[in-house]
Amino acid sequence: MARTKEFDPGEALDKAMGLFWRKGYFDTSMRDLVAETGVSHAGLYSTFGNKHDLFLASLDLYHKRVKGEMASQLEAPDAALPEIQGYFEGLLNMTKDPRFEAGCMICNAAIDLAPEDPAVSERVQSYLDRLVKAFRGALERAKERGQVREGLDPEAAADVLGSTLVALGSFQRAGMSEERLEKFAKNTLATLT
Amino acid sequence: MARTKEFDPGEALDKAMGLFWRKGYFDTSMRDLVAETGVSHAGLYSTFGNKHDLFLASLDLYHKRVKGEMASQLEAPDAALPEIQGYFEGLLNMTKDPRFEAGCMICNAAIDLAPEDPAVSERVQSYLDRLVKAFRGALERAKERGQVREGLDPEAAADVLGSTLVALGSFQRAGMSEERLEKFAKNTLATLT
DNA sequence: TCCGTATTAGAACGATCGATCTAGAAAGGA
DNA sequence: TCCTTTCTAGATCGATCGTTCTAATACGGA
Repeated sequence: MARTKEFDPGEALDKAMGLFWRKGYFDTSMRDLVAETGVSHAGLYSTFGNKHDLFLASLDLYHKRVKGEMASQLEAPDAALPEIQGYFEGLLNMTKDPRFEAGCMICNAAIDLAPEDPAVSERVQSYLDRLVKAFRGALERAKERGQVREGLDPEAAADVLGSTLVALGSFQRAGMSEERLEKFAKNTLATLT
Repeated sequence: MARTKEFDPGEALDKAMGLFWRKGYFDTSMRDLVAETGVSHAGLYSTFGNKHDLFLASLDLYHKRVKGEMASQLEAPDAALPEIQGYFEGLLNMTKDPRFEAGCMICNAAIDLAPEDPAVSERVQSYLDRLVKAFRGALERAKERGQVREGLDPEAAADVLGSTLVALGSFQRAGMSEERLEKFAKNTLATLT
């Protein structure tokens, strides 16, 4: 055969994801990505296609690595109120990670690209559906176990939790203080009990 | 004196706002704005400064004209549950206006620009504060009048309504169906009673 | 009527965009 | 060792970016 790649595509994609996350699609140039990943133009194009393909790959990586792990605990067969509280606690802990100053990459992509990009639009909605479904399941179990107030409608409350999630991403990106973010999350959870 | 302006700055700003709203800051070029407004480069620069200034003016116009009117009914001294319901109904009616396929311009700006632009960050947070405060006031009156459930905490519920507002903007921009948007709003309001 | 000023459309500026291409370097197989 | 192949860095492509400048134009005041 021939010369072997000098860079690890996984590492490069990880760095590209970080840049797209921070700066958004339109404000990130291929030259920025070359500088951030340390990979040449040719390397990026031959491995990932074009800028748009690279963005979609970054978005999928974000979903899988950053959000997928957290969602899976919510989807556990006996998840209930503690798992919901744990989810939001985990979310707020991530706030302290400087990467998350950029908010939620999927929510950002919804604003940036979804209106003119069906591939992104579909991803955003399926991500939300997944979470709302998980919230609803956990809320139904929580209600059975008497962990939430009697009149609570699990379907309605699941939508509220989903909305809060998306809103928190926007708030964080807009520079809202850690204390206010925590209050938002706490107040949302408080409406369950 | 000399030659008079051929364009109306107010109309031009209105059209510029529409374009920034739809396409965001980075994906809107000055040439796009010239084409959309029908005003020359020189006209835009001499009247509004530069691209960034024009964006801020557009954002302020959006706040005043599109959101300000709706918020004022919520801020009426005796606003209560009906006004809250009316606010969300009005929001969903706007959904039918094609302009609003672009979501909420302030929420879009929060994602696009706020991380690196204190002027935008400040506007976003003050807009949210104003609405949350109005929600809280209306909820307190609604509770006095027995329009909401007994255990409801007005402060917590106001945060939930604020979050929902921001989330609905993202959802709409991401292409969510009208029916699903309505359900989100309806489910959020349902948690109040 | 003619001058002076502010306006206009659009050319032009240097910089940067996404994408491609070139030349040389490096690695595996004969 | 040398050839083939695939990698690398970086030049280059035409297009477009935000902004400024140029020339022609249109209006108000003398």
